[in-house]
Amino acid sequence: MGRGKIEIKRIENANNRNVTYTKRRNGLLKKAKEISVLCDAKVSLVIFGNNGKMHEFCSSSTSVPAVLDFYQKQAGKKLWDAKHENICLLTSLHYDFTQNLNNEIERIKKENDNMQIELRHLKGEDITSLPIPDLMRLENALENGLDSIRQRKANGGVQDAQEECM
Amino acid sequence: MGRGKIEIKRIENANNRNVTYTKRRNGLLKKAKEISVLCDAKVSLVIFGNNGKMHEFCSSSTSVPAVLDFYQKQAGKKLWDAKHENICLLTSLHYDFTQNLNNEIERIKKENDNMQIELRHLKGEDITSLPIPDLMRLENALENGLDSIRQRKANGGVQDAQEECM
DNA sequence: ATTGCTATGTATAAAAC
DNA sequence: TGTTTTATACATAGCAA
Repeated sequence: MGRGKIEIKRIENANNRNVTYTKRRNGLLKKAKEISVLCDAKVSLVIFGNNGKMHEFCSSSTSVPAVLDFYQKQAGKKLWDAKHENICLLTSLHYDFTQNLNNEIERIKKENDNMQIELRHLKGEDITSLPIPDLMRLENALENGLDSIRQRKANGGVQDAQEECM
Repeated sequence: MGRGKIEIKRIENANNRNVTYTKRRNGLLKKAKEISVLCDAKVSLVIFGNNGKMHEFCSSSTSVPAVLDFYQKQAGKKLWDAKHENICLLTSLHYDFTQNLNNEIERIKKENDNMQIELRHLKGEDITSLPIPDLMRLENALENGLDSIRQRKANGGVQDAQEECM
């Protein structure tokens, strides 16, 4: 879409990600409203962005349950109000457990971002602000890589030929 | 849209309404997935059409209440009618939810692995089994990277010297 | 950070099958 | 009833301010 096609994967740049989020969120909410009106459908849509703010749409004949508002206000401290005390403990345990998973996701995502940056650097992108020592480290790594590749190219052909003879 | 512009109001013809519903529902679900991946947003989307069938999308790591909300609607009754029911539902929800998180972790890890492999290749590691075309692609990337780095080193030094004078 | 622009890619209304 | 096609409207990515 727009000026260029994009791959559907997490947008690395936080600013771009936020701009895209705002635009697409508006688009999604609009479409949700449209289908509910056009087709008389019941739709419930809830979106949380990175900033933690929530946006929602709910077609007129349904109601967003109070539990969602409660969740938003409490930000995960207590998941249920007094009416649902009987299952409070269970859900707290549930929350703690999933929090662990969420932490792992965060950790891996950070690793992920770091690798993306390193990859870009090796490809000569985003290097304008790098200090000289880093540039020299990169140059070195690239030279070594190039040497290895060329060596492999040189006797790789021979090896492949041998394999074909067998 | 399409062959003609339409007004956003209930489509009177039931057949057209259903056709439009199916198309737009698919579009909406797709967009919901896209924003959740692109912008790392948490999205919960539930749609009921006239036929009474339900469709849903829920991003990985979305909020528990949003998921509960979804199940509440699907069951067509309050979650908390009976204690026994609550626990049964929550248990299965817990499973679904953590499964969701685990899936996301898997997805990111896979991305991660791919990047690690590419990084190693660029550094000349693990290249023994690579076919010639891949080697040439790597060689090319490395040469380009090296050019960029060297260019940057050349006028980066000048720039740094200027900065030191200030 | 937000807003507006606009070229381009997508979604989809209507038709045709 | 569903699927495919096509012309058109819409959404939006990349910029610029």
